[in-house]
Amino acid sequence: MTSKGIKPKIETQGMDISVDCVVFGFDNDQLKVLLIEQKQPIDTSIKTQKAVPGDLVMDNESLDEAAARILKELTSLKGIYLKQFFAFGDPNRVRGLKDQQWLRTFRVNPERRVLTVGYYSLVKLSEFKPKAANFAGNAYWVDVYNIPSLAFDHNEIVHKALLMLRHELMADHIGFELLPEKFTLSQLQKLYEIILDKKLDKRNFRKNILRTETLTPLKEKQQGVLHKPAQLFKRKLK
Amino acid sequence: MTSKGIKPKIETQGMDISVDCVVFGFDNDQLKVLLIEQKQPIDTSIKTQKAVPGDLVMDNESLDEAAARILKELTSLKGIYLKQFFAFGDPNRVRGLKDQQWLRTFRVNPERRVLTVGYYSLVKLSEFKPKAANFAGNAYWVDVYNIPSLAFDHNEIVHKALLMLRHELMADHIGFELLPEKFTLSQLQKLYEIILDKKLDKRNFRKNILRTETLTPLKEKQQGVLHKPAQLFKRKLK
DNA sequence: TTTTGAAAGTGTATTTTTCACACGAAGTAT
DNA sequence: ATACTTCGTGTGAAAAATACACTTTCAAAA
Repeated sequence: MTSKGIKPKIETQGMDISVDCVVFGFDNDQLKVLLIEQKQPIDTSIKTQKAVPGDLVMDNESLDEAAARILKELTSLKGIYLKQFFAFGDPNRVRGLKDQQWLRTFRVNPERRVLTVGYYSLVKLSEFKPKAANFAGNAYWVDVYNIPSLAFDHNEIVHKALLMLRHELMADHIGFELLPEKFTLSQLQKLYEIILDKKLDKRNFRKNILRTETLTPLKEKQQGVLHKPAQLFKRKLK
Repeated sequence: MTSKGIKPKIETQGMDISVDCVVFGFDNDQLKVLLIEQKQPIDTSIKTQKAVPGDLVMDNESLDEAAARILKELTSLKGIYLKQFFAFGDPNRVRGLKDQQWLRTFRVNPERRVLTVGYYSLVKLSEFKPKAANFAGNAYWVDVYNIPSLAFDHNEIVHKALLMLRHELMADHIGFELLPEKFTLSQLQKLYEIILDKKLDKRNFRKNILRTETLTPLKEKQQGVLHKPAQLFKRKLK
């Protein structure tokens, strides 16, 4: 096996690149992921599939731009927290029978290999305006700990997104991205507990989170609760 | 701007996917990165460029497989530490004039957009067998803190690889991947100091690294040094 | 054989961080 | 007034991080 010979130019057939967004939301009780449902085909005996929202990257678009576009089409929200976390490139990741059926309904080249770059995003459910994107039927939230069987390799993508979110939550304290602008420490703690899937001690949590200096205490208190109202905080800017 | 209408199927022109490998090596003194040099074109007035080794992902190949193949072509080594760290998707990342000149010498579709997935790998310089891969001219090592100007977006890729390597070194203690099979704690400490770019205390370093239980002490000692020979260690298996 | 040079190897005291743990205060509803 | 619910807080113990200096071991040279 010598390598002295001149290598011929190898032609690859070209691939599609897509971006898939694992959109996380928090409803004070569960960490949710936004799924879209395949539009019901004319042949109504075909069982529709579910997936994470995603789309092809357009020819002049960067990956970050594609992710932002997908998110905006779906949620009408701009300026949302978005982070690339992994590229999924198995050559057969869209080769399932039902995956192909679905792709044929909206892709010009459904048989083409597609590499997808995974992003996750954190949205405030309170600001969320549901909207069916034109690449999908309905969109809806499901508990991240009860994800149904998804199309393509999307179960793996969601799982990896959750692992990366956990890391980043610990390292960079980005939890407030999932909460309303003003929130209490108890809300924040519950968010951490659900994302990390473990109980935390209240006093230690407060000490730790305040030491990071990522929060600004407000003069306001919680309103309309039937118990002692808690102090509100917001994220510290810069 | 309504979205009620049916979206036409959008055709993207398809992209090439490449994998670029930032190969790190350690020579007891510097952390090095392996670069390849563009083969000198017939027009010898053209100044050749340097880059990180990389190649297109073949049609039936996963990303991990492509990275392993590139590395094997270049180093003849198998079973090397390899880790995906980021996807670089700027639509104009190969649009420089000299980048295009280079691509035309070995790509069938040099004008095609190419997304690259960055991997970094850790090799033991002691086992390294230099070998010009057929996608490049010579390969050589340069100090990671003195990288020359590279083709494409490869300076950015190397920089990001170094940041990721630092993180992983702290978190997972993978330093021994860069050292010979048997090594001393002083060698390991120096490696950490160079990667992290800061001085460490000898006693504290030893306490910490031994507490991680990633190393096995050997009964052997260093040979052929003109001072007290140090105890040798190897990575703990499992 | 003694001396010299060079890196190896080792312990302790201080500070900081982590962890475990319980109760009175403040508000609402009845 | 009482009951209910969540808020908000401190301390002691254990573990981890940090700062810091001297003796030992070997080979080479004198």
